[in-house]
Amino acid sequence: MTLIFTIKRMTYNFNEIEAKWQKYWAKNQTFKAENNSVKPKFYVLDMFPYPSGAGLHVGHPLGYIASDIYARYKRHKGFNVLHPQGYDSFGLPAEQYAIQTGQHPAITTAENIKTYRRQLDQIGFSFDWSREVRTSDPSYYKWTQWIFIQLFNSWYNKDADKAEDISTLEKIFISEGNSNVNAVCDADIISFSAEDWNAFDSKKKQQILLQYRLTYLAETEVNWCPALGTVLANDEIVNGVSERGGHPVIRKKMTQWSMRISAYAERLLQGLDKIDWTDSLKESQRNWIGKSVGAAVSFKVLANNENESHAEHVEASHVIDVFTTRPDTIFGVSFMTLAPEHELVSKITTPAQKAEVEAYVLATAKRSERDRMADVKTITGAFTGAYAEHPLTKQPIPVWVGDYVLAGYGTGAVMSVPSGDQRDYDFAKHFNIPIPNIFEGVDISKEAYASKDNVVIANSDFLNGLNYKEATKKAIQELEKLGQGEGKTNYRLRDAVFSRQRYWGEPFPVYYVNGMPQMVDAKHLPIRLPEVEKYLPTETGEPPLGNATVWAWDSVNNKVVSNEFVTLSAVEGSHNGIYPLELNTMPGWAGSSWYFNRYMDPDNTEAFASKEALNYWKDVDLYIGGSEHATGHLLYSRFWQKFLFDKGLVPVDEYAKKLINQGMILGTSAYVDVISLEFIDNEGAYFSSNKFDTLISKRISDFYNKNCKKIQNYFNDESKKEAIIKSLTDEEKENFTYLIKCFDEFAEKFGCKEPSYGLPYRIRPVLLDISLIDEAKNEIRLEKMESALNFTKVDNVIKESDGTFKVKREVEKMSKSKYNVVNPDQICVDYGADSLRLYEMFLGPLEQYKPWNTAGITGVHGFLKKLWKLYVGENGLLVNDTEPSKDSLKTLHKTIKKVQEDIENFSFNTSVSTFMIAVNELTAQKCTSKEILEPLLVLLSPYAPHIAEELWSQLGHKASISTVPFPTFDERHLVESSKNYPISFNGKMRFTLELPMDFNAQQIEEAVMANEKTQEQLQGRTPKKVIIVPGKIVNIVG
RNA sequence: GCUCAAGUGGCGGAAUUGGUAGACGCGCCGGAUUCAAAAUCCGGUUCUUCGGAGUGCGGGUUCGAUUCCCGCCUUGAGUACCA
Repeated sequence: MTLIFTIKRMTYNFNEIEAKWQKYWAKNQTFKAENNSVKPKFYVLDMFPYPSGAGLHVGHPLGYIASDIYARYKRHKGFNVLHPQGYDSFGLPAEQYAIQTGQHPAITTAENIKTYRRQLDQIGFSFDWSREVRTSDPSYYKWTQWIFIQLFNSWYNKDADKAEDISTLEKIFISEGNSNVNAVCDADIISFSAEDWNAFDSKKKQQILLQYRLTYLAETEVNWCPALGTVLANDEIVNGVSERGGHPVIRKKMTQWSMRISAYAERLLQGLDKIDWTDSLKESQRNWIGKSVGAAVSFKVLANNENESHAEHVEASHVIDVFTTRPDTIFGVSFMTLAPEHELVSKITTPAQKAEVEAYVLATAKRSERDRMADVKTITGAFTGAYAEHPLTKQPIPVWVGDYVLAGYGTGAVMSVPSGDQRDYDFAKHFNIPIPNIFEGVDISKEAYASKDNVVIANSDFLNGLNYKEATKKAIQELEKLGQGEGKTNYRLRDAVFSRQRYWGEPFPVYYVNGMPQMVDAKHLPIRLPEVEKYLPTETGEPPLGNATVWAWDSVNNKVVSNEFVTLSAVEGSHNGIYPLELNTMPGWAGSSWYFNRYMDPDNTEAFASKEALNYWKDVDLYIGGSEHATGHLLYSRFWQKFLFDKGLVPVDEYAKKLINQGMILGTSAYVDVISLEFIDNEGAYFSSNKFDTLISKRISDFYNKNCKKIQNYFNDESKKEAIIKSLTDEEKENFTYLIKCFDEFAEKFGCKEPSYGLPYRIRPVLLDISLIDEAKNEIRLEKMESALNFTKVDNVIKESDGTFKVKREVEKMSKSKYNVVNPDQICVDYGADSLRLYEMFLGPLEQYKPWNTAGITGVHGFLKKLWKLYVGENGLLVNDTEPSKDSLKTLHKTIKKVQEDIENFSFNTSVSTFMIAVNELTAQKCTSKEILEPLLVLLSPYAPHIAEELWSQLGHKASISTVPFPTFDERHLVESSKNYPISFNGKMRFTLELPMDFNAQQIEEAVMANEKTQEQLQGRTPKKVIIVPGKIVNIVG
């Protein structure tokens, strides 16, 4: 027994060591953070994961390892560190799995969390698990619901520039109506006096208040995804299709809960200046908020009078409101353009133009959003026949309809200044509309002058001779005098849709009385998710919660009851205080918008966190997560934090002082090319041959890609066939004939001789399962292909010239569907968590995207073994009390300096190489001194905590290494007595020369010139100049 | 199109107050050990016509440029008729 134990101690048995210390940390609660401490606080946060069924791959822990190193480093530096972890556990995949299998999402989520926890634990993170949160836990979402109620009970007072309780607004309405209220609210608000207000019935009052609330119910145009059966937020749509699953998305009018984030647009923008986030991230938030400063201008529509070429009567009822960023160019307006969807289009179009305009509007409506986006070059439009009056010149201006104007932005109408805007310019050129030049000395014969720089306004009455800034100011002044315009700031940021037609999300604490939403009293929260039989929409198209038999609110007894009573009581004409509950659930970002505050006091049942805890921890000092959340989570959470701050519920209005985006770790996937038959028929439907696909060699696919046009012509133009064949070389002809043969076979099998549109055949890459590849040879195992991919023609595969069949490799995002994920579990078994941690850091800079290659891990693993050997030899511990050598002290102190600098700069990759250098040097020095080797372990412990703990305890320490003070750097050990000078000739280093450190420039020059190598380089020439930088370099110019 | 990153050996990457380009590791080559293999250890590894050349390309500033300036090219990310 003793012998075995001794042997075990002698070798680096990482599996045993890591299990031992992970158990130790858990048992001793080593990383539990206290809410009161004499130490300064430091809050290190990771973006919490969604626990997917696939478990962790090696890309997930990257950010966690970095934050863990930082957290551990801060503990060594004497801070009280809060480093929590939890789960963003509501979400679509669990629900879709539930739809397929009938398993309750709560069950699969719990299972997934178990897997995640096991995987996280085996990597040795210093999380304080006593503070774990789960967004799907009722004790957590109780407070998500509570915050929702606070938002409902608030409005945004622009004068105070903050959110206030809705009761203050009601008071104003009662005493003076809404004319003096400066609020962020719906656009179509009616104006009313105090008398009006007091005369309104209760429902009317509620409707009006709803238009002011920070979360409100409104019929809005939403992104509806039919395949997912739910609405999606703008940031959940990528390239016109859903982020999850890639399904098409259409615009649809629906009544939905929205969040009035637009109220915070300016503060969200300003707040960016006081937080230390990366520039690129701030930039994307700025773009998303999309602030533009300019003016709102009103153009009166002139009355239709077919008999007069210049209409003179102003029809007061129609006004075209526009927003412009260039009020200085207002005299350059030569036409106006309305979006085809603009409500005035049908009202102002003259009878003569009616047919043309209607046809145009219909044609644009037919085009999908994607078509319109893809085709921005074709200029289309129609003249309405109507004219508007220029507010300053009073001249009539033709009003056009054009689809380059978007209904969804600004007012859906623009004043067109062709000389100053390229789109207006192109439109004017296309329809022969005059292009008046309003810029001094600028040639606009070829293109518009869109710049704001070096502008001198001309042909513009009182604006002549002014620059952009002056003219803008003057123009706005004049418009304000006329009451036809004012300075205005526009934001692109839209209010966020907050309803989802899903099961697995937070239920709203909302029930409906006479169709008006009522909040459940906060003391009755949480409203728990009801049980449902199936997780799909109901037969009548209601969201999944409509399937629940118990889903109504008993407002007398304050509890959720069976919804039979609603129907029953409705029939009897008496509600008995029982009302239907909201059927939508909250979106994924609800729970993640405030979780960082919950970690401060996760078990509180009286508040989402206590005042004491919030005041102690305040904000996150370091937040690490992916950049994909730039315009979603990171914007919404800042919005909620600002709201909570306004309500005095949190002490700071920006919750994350510093934020770092870790780069993605990419996987390598394998592809083969296949020939595929596909076409689009007259109806626009898409067909693909699929199982007629044939595996094809690189040679053929290269040929195809090069000659794509020719092949297309061959199929589309009968007359060219012969000429095309003739133009090919013999080798090309062989490839070509093979391709044609394949295509023809497909066409025959598919029964499709003449596809109606586009290129009927294409080469497309197909992802390969790793099991289909002979990794060593990078070849396909052909025998497995046929059954796996359903190909019909594997036996006909054309091989490469050397008789093999190579696969193509592509580095891309790790994903189960691409068969390129690498699981950390096996790596921990084979090399240990410390090796994994070091290797992930060693791969490259934290923020960079980088490919994963498991083979490289042997480097850091070898380093750990070498390190172990420095401490433990075959006969036991090697460390003793001998005096350290000068060299060893130098090695230690330069390592302290570098590692400390690296951690503070988040340059973790370079510390790993610094450790390697240190161990290589100390091994060469045969260092055994405790004075060196003890502090070295402390330096290493944030990176490789298990081996550090183990060796630390073997050195005789009883307590964990985790709170030992970080070694202090002593410059004296780095002082050198001589310098190995690089000697350059014309800037090129030719040799080096060892000289005493205290030599002055003259002494250095003498020594260098006296050296025979210098004379050899000069070959008798006299140098023109000798540059000496003592302590750095010598450069001889000659 | 616009905005932001980034381009350095076979690969991941080092070097930013301008001062020895390629640290550290992988891979590869050679050697030691071994019956053999693995593991381990030692040496080599930017290219080269051995003069030199060389950090995406072309200029510039400088005694000296991966680093600073001007003009391009490429890749990645975000965003897009945003008025």
